[in-house]
Amino acid sequence: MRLTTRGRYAVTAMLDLALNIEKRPVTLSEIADRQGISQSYLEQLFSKLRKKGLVDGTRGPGGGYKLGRSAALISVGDVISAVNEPVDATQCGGQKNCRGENPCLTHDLWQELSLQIQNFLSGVSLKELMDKESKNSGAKAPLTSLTPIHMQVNSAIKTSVF
Amino acid sequence: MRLTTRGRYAVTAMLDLALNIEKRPVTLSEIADRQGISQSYLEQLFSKLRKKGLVDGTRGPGGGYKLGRSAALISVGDVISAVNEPVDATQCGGQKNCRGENPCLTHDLWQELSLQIQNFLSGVSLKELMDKESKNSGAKAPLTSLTPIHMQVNSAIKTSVF
DNA sequence: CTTATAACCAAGTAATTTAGTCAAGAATAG
DNA sequence: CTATTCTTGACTAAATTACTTGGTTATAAG
Repeated sequence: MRLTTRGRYAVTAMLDLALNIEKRPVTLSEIADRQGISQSYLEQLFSKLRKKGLVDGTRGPGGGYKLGRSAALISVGDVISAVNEPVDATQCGGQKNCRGENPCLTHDLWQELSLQIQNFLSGVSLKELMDKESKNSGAKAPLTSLTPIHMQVNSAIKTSVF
Repeated sequence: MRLTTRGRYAVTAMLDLALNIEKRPVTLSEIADRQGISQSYLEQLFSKLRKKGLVDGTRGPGGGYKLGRSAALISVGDVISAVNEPVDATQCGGQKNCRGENPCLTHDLWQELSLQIQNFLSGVSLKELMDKESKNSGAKAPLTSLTPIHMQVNSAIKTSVF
């Protein structure tokens, strides 16, 4: 799991898409304008999102993108891991042949933690974020915390490959 | 909150430090050897960790590093945010003057989510990871999940600045 | 059928971040 | 004094990120 501005862009774009879809698909130029992201950069991100089934694209006039499935079934973790290459960064490549007294000791621990982060992000759906927004729309109330995270998520959400 | 291999190196090194300290401080060359990380790179990381009070360094023979406070009071989030610059990546710099119909709408949502991730990582202490390891040491049992995460953390841990 | 629209695709480039080297300095135990 | 180890700074190579350019395909609308 990697968490950079790239994932932020992807989540932002997906949220914009989910929030602005009415009947017609949403075009990338709309999202680019609203969110201030380069359209061609969005094209690259959406190429990856499409290959993971998170969005569906239709070409031609009136075309654009729509969500590949219900916003409730798309997790933030799905989006972020879709646009990032998986990280390795161990000197042994997960083969536990690191020399020394403590082979891969902390590596295992990090991998475990990484999995926890992944699970956490799989527990937050786009829909939750959308609902959060509609509650605060218009009102100037400060953003409070999200609803308590349930670690046991719908198994349908857990389809994201690490 | 940023999550890259850099944070992984930092957490790995901090875990190695916490696990290998007996009486004497742990030297960077030890950590570098055990974990296969360049010593000079570790020096850079530990410079930042030291400035945040997460480690204490003592020079000279017999010197090295020790934890700045109890492992139970050092969260993974502390370590990761210590070695990374904070992310912004909004075109308005958080000033909500983005043009268009939905100014900074999704930005707020991301910021909220980012805070949730930060809180989550602040809920996992180095000590928890160490205990996890000592349970599995020797045994070849597969690593199972960490103990359920309590979102309400010790307030002492929440000192990390975002 | 033509045309405008918009997804799709690939190559290249500038900026940033990451990971590492190198060289020096300062504190300190022995 | 001397070896050790932290501490600091400058510099470099590689990787990633963000963006540009220039196309091609599919398709709705005229």
